[in-house]
Amino acid sequence: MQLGELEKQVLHYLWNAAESDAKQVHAVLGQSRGNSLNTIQSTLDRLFKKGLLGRTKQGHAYYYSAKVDREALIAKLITNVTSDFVADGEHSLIAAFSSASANLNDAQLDQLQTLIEFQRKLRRGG
Amino acid sequence: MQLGELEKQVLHYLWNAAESDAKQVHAVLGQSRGNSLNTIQSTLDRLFKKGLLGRTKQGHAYYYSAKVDREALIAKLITNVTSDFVADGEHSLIAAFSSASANLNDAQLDQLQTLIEFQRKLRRGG
DNA sequence: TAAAAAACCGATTGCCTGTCGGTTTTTGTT
DNA sequence: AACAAAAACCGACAGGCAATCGGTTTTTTA
Repeated sequence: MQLGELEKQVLHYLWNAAESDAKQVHAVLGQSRGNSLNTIQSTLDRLFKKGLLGRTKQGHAYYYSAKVDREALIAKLITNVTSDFVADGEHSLIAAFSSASANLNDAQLDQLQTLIEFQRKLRRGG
Repeated sequence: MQLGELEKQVLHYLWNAAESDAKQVHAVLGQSRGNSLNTIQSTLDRLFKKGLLGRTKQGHAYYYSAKVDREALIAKLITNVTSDFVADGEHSLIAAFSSASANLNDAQLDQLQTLIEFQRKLRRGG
């Protein structure tokens, strides 16, 4: 799944805003980019069809909200883009980590360690 | 940078084979896919222009070899696809991990832990 | 120098995002 | 119910990229 520039901007917007209709998104993004309301509408619809946004009809218009949060999207994108390069049984994130671990600084290594500890604690029933 | 299906297959091939010319790649991949030799040539050329393959002329033909290994490519793809979603100083892998950690089984958690230890050891000068 | 091999060029198809105009449907109001 | 406004929906086109090759030019080699 490929995300275009406008699609990314819409996602960013919806991660930081309350659920919005096309008009509202257009007021913020479309205005500055010079897009028509229709363009924004199409984009919202495409993101909806991709399963990245949810929507409910409130009053007259659809109100859209992000269905995946930023972290989940990142995880999803990583899986998509790497899955053809990882073997069965291998988790793409782990493969990715072994590729990129050298690019993490010490603090980030600590952070990851902490996340692992936390996950282990959860499983022990903590 | 988007990779098509054939491009991925060619990369896979070149990670496991000695440097090859278009003819050789075609003999293995093109044959089974029903591609013409030209198609393979174009694909090799595209990958070369993307910087993923290197090539040298030996005798009559170009001989191609992977310029990036699997891990490096994975890292590169991850950076590409996530860079618009991560803040400065943040690393996409950590963001991804925080959303995907629940999907890792205990063994994978151990594996990750081991990788971290290894990375730390490297830094201590081990 | 001519035949063979390979590279190179250009064109077409198919898919996806961006972009909207125009039409239909829905909604809300007299 | 009738109508106007708002929004959704449909269809079309442009631009970019991978896949695909036919055909032509260049290079190699016998």
